[in-house]
Amino acid sequence: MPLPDAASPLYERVKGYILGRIGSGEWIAEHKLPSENDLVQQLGVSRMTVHRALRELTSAGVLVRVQGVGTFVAATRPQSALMEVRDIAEEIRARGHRHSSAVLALEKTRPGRDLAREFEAAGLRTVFRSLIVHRENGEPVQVEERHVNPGMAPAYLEQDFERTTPYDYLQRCAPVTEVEHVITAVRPGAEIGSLLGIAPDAPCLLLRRRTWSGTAVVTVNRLWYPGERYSLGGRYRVGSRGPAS
Amino acid sequence: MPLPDAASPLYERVKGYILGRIGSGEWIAEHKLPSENDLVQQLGVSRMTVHRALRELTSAGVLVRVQGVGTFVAATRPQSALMEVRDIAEEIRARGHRHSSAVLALEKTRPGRDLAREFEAAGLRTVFRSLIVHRENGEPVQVEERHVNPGMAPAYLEQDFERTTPYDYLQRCAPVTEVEHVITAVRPGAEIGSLLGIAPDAPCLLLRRRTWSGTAVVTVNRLWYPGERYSLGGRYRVGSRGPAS
DNA sequence: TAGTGGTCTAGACCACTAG
DNA sequence: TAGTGGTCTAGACCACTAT
Repeated sequence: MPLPDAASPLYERVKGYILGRIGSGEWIAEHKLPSENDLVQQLGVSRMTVHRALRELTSAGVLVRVQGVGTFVAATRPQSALMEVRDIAEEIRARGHRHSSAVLALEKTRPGRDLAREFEAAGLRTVFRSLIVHRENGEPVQVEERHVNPGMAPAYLEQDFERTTPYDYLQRCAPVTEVEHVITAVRPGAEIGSLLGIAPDAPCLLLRRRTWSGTAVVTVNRLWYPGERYSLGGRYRVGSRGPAS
Repeated sequence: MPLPDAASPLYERVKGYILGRIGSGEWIAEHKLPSENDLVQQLGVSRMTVHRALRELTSAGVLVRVQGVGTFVAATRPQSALMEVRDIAEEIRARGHRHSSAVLALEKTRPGRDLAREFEAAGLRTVFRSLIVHRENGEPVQVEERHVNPGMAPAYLEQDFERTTPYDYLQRCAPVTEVEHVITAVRPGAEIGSLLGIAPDAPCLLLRRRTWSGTAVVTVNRLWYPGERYSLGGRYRVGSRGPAS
């Protein structure tokens, strides 16, 4: 049976099957996939289901489809430095500076409906929450509020996050395979402002980040940066999308 | 006949129908759409087709769906793709909204030393400069100050940037091969603030972007976004592959 | 319980591409 | 002409939400 039994929708399992072949190196860039009808036979699902899986992987840039010809594994694109998830402690040390942090909260809590939706898990009962201030040479540069899926990181609350970092621990339990970032400019308000040592109405970068490991959301985070002391950036090559002839 | 006859697929026409209602203001944020079955009746198409249209608009952020409750127009906070250089006019139209712009300056000027350094061309004598405000449904969402290397885009000053966009013209003369982004949060100050219709001390995203075509710097830009009305973001697969979804 | 969206199937017709 | 992907339908069952 090629498709593992799981509670996820069939088309997601078909996607997983294909991503697995690609991830294992069995299907490399330019490889021609079996036709929809072949996959229908091999996987024992309907053509609409196969088609949906292939369509979604195509719009995600994983596959390239050409009518009348076939479906192919897309050529890879370069990855941007800006969107990388890096350990802030490492980043600071890489600048030759001293990193320190203070753990202000580390607890179990109940997610509201919005948070449960962000975790893509409506029935989620509890989440872990941490609130940490990171300092560079003693100066606050980031307030990090994390919500963590307890199923993915059961020992989260037992960690000492003044010695290690959430990034470090989570990367061991549930390596990140996908990231979503949304950046806005906000006023930090009194609470976050005082943690960052800036005025409550000073401009402030708010980075919302969700990370996935496989198909499960591992963390939902909010990171505040003092706007005038910090910036996010990167330089990268623009890749050509689509079929590499 | 609610769906105009067209050569595009039915589900695209259903999407167009819905985007039209939203664009015209008939359905505003939070508005509850007719149920799938109602739309099946009204539009005379099958439920799978309606469902596909609604699903794609949901993944595009236009709609929000809650199982057992209904489908709603999303409270859109316009969002730009962070790592891709996209035409803002196209981005806005893709959300089913109306794009308009005002050209406040379009001129030849002498670069200062810093600007010449950013162009990586110390001897640069003149640069083109444009200052444009972009609006989404009449509301300012971006102030775009561009400096353009005249050697790469000689007819820049003759373009009508209320009909086309700098992106569009430049992409034809000098396709972007490399990009650098730096994002900070700032106070816009009186001038930019008034162009964006926000207070001079309201939080504001400043995106500095340089683009290359081959080894030459084509543009050095500063883009201001009203922090509370706009965000930058994206979702990416980690590793060797490009953006997800 | 009734109504919503989420998924899945079997079968159909079409447009496109290659040999 | 045979094979591919693109679309569309009618009907079904399910999970979830509100009342």
